[in-house]
Amino acid sequence: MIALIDCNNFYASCERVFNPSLNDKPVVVLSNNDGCVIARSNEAKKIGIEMGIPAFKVQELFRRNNVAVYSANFALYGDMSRRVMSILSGYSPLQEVYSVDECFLDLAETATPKEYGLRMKEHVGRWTGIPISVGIAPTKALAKVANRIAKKYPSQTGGCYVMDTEEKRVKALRWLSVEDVWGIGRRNAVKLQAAGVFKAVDFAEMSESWVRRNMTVTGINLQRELNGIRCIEFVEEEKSKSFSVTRTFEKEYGTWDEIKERVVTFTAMAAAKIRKQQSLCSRIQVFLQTNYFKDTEEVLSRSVEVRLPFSTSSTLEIVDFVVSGLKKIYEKDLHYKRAGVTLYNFTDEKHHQPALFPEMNANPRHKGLMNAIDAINHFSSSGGIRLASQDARMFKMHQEHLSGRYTTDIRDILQVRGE
DNA sequence: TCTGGGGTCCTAGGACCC
DNA sequence: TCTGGGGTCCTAGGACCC
Repeated sequence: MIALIDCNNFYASCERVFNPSLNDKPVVVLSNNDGCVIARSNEAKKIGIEMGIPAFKVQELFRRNNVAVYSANFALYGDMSRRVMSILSGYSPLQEVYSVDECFLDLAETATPKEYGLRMKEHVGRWTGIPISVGIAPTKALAKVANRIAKKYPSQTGGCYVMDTEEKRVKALRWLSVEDVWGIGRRNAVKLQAAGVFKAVDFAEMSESWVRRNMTVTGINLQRELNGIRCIEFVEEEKSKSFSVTRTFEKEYGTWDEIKERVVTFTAMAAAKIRKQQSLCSRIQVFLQTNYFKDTEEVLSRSVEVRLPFSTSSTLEIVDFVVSGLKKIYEKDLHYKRAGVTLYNFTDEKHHQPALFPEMNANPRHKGLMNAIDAINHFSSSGGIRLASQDARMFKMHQEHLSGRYTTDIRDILQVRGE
């Protein structure tokens, strides 16, 4: 059997751990720049705050219902995620961390899966304060379904649902709408509904040839999974194949210097990420986008790919290539609202084959410099070392409701006093 | 006034090779 | 009028996920 463990309303729950007075109250977490709602407690969902809705549209709703509003605190959420995953890893030799708040565990032949799942829930709750739901089933896709049932019916299931019979499988698939199946997105849902398929069970029973034709092998695998045949294997923790840093600006920017400063900052962040996993990159993508939402202006998005003549992880070298690409797509007199950098085409630092001539290789002297910068920045919570061309502040973000870095910054550790 | 960010996988079709 | 056949590699773009 396979378990899917999912943290309930993860970001909102993280805020609650460090502020228990929020329990039973509506809590929401906003995206960067306090733009839109990206997490909601159950109470917030109940009063009709939609996922992804722009914050300015629900200010009144916030006020009327006394909603606790938080700016995204990814340092805190990332650390809480590591703690939860670490506890859960003790429950199986095979764990796949699927996202910041979800993981699969291979439970093999656990005799009493229900008790096992409830024990996990109790353990994670007691050690981290984060509530989780557990779904257990023969395949990953069915474990997703089981998890949804556990979450939807907490009092009946105790937060853990085990799909261990054919009757339960069919009942669940009759209950689940096809657009809510893991792996069926908007586009495929429309196609399926047009073909008269509305419930997950209808999809599971469709002809393979239709699925193959319309949804490729991905669809076939998914369909088999829903029928109890394991097709989606556990993927080992591997290195990422690309890293992006993209941001929506807090206002529009137009001048070359402003744009360059920000894009260089994004590049430095992305380069630090690839060094951390000991990769070198040899391709870069840069994009710029004008403001979406002004009807007076057309949306303009331009991107460029830069192929490096060698593989490198040096911020200095990567920045040069990024700026050369940026020059090609930057246009004066436009109002930019978003930009980003993606690094990819990685090779392993250890197994990298250098070119014959030194001038076709990365500058080896940068390595020590980068190591030193990374080491200093690791211990600095106030920006650390940066390039002169970088943004003075790492971000210029609206973060009006930011909570503390309770677990990752010594200055924010909570003090507990006995009275 | 204000609308997130970061990933992966699959495929069609072009380029190129013998 | 007739104009091979098969293979690989690469990439842009679509679709999906949280």
